[in-house]
Amino acid sequence: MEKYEPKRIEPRWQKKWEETGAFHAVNGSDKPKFFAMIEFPYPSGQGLHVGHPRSYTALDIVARKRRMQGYNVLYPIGWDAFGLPTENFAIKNHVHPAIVTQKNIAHFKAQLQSLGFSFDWSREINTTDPEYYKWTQWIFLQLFKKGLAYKSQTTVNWCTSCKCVLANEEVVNGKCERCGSDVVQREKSQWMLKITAYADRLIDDLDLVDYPERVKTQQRNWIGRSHGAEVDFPTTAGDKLTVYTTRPDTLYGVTYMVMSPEHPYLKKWVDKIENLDEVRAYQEEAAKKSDLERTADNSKEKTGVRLQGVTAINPVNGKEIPIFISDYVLISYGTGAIMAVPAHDTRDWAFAKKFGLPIIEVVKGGNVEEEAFTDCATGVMVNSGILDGLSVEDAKVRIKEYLTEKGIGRDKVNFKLRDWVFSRQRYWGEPIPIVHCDKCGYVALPESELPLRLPEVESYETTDSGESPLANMLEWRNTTCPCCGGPALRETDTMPQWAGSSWYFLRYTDPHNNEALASPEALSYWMPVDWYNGGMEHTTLHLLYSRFWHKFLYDIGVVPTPEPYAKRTSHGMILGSNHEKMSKSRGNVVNPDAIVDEYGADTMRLYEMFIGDFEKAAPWSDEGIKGCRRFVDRFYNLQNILQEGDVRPQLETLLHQTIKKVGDDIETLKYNTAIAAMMTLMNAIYDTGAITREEMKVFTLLLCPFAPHVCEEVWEKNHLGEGLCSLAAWPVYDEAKCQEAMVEIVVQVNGKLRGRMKVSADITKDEALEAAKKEEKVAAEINGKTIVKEIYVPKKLVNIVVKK
RNA sequence: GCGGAUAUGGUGGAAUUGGCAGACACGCCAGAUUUAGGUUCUGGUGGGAAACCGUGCAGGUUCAAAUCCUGUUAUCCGCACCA
Repeated sequence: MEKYEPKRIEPRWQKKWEETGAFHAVNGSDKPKFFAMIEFPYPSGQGLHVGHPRSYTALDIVARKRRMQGYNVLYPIGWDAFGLPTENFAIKNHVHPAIVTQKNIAHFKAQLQSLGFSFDWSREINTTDPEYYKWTQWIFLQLFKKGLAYKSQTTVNWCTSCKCVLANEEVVNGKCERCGSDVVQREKSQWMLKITAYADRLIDDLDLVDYPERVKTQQRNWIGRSHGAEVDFPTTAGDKLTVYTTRPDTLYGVTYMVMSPEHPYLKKWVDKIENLDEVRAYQEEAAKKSDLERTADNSKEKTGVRLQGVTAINPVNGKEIPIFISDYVLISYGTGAIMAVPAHDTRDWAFAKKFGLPIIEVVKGGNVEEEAFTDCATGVMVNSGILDGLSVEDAKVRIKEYLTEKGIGRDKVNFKLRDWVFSRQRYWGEPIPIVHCDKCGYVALPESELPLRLPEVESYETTDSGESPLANMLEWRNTTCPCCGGPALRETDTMPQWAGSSWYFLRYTDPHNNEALASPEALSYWMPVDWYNGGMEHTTLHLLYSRFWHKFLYDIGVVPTPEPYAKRTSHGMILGSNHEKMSKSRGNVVNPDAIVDEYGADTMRLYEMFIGDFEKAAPWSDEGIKGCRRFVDRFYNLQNILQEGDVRPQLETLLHQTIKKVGDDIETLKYNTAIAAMMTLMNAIYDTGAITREEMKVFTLLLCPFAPHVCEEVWEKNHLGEGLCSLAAWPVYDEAKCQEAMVEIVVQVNGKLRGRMKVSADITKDEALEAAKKEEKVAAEINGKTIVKEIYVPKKLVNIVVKK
């Protein structure tokens, strides 16, 4: 038998699979469907990272197993190809981003195909293809028509290097998530998407889906729903200052109020405020600070200025209290003003100590002179008029009733989630299909004019004024108003990269449809995605955005399910061999091409699955991969000891146990132990010196989803079955045959191991104990002592507890 | 500061959910094959001379704890003045 040579075997089978359309999904099949999906990659210039195949192999294994189990499987792939790195490369090298994208995709595609994934390449999609972004634009128009896309003058996060607006989610520690440059606040008119309208459902519908608990928690925390009340405080300026609080029960403990430096009332009160200079100085100071500085100051001392000339009245007890401005109160949350209860809030406590303000205890249980008492579970209300003696929870209910009754407050639910800033001042994104007419305002482009294509431009640089490169394209920009026919200007901002990835799973179901983003039949057959795997880094943003769009499409009757993904899992990162994140600067990057070249795709796939717990980060090991290559070699060499025959009795139990274990482990992402089980089986086979045809057949089928090329080769050469191994039936185990007739039982005395015995699996407790006491070491230990207790765990152990 | 996770041999990691700790690999050691290196094959490999001791650390519950409880330390990730 010739040597195992992956370079000869692998391209041959990849070609055969592609030529026969072996992995093409069928629309309108009467088989049960299974839609497996991985996050489609951004085709970067660097090519594939070894992290990509970890996720792709994992779901490839699931997809391949489902096909073998008789499902009509959709396992698609595409390109999330808009984005900044491509645009920056284009600017630097004076090439069109579309050309760069095309090149990168070709490279990525060749790399992915060399790994033998069972993607349905006939459904490949690309977010930068006008036939695709036509529908991204179409969805935007539907959002616009329903009032969920709107233009708004707001302070936005502005990246000083990208010259571009960022969503809140893209700002990390006051720096741009992509380039790491400083982010400053700027006033700009921006397209916004009203994701906040879906905040409740985005939380509540997490109950409908199978996501890891930590992912659900992350989504909930990001949306940040809190239940509380709004309370109106009359002021000496003659108006009312409204605050939001989650602790209306502590209303009697309010000793001052704090407004954000950006609060609009400060303008209204200019004539009343006596220390205006001081206030203005503080406002300027706060405005100068970037988010990063403001965050860094978080741990430092609180600052603020007391307003002279305006005070507030506590509506529940009529007490006059001072008003401060301080940057620890954010204009973007609640009402931009708070009631301060220093006794029961750590921030208010710190502020009160600094400014020498009174601290009034209204919940008994702590020492408010030492620190704020914030526990809601144990306290009892004091100094609180009508609330005295109540628990915190009861007091919350009672005070809300009281506020409503008196008309001085109301129930209120608040969210941390902000509306989604949707414009980017960039070239390489979907043009926003809106024109602005002086007479008619913002007008939607007629759907018949979609796709609105990106025009060819001279330069992709953003303008110095911070406008999109499209702003200089007057020929493109000048148009007529679809509404009145008068002169109008096109919107020159483009959509963020998140847009194309917010609905791509829908397109896979019907990727060449020109009439709709996908036909209703295709959507109702394939949706939802049955299993979606991706990285933890996308569990807040991408998941949230795509769930939002999907819910919107559900509401307007385009999609049949309220949630896009039935099940979501996450893979861990592959680290460099020094346990650090792979990066060029650390010099620990592993190139997948080199691994395929040296060991073959099957070995690469097996190693990435064997490397450790799928959901945890794992370091790459150049030594470890050799073990997987050895395993493939040894599998191939089984052909040397192949003989005719059925499953032999001495291997039957182990074989059935392995079928069970491999099948179960694939379902729970425990690929490492599935492979270990196959290694164990192989070791046992080699111990017998031979393998029978039937054993070989089962082994090849089990291994096929993991190492498909070598399995096809062995399958064909030895005529183990009809057609492709990849499409043959998945082996079925017999539960009865998984049970061993004889088992080894451990014998303990006082919990310490004293012997082992081989016994029949269905032995009774009495029989087991009797046998145990005959064991030499056991007899010695219990001799002359009183037996206090006897424990028998069937098929596992006997424990005899003795006393002197 | 808050929230989440993790901690097991020289290394990556197993342990059917409270029941033989270290499966399966890597590495290492010894031997065989080979002109040599590599490959391949066989055996060994937590510590300790032994009684025994061993799952970050200190307690506890239990006949029995890597697994449950209390406290504690370290590392990683997420959020970060959200009233």
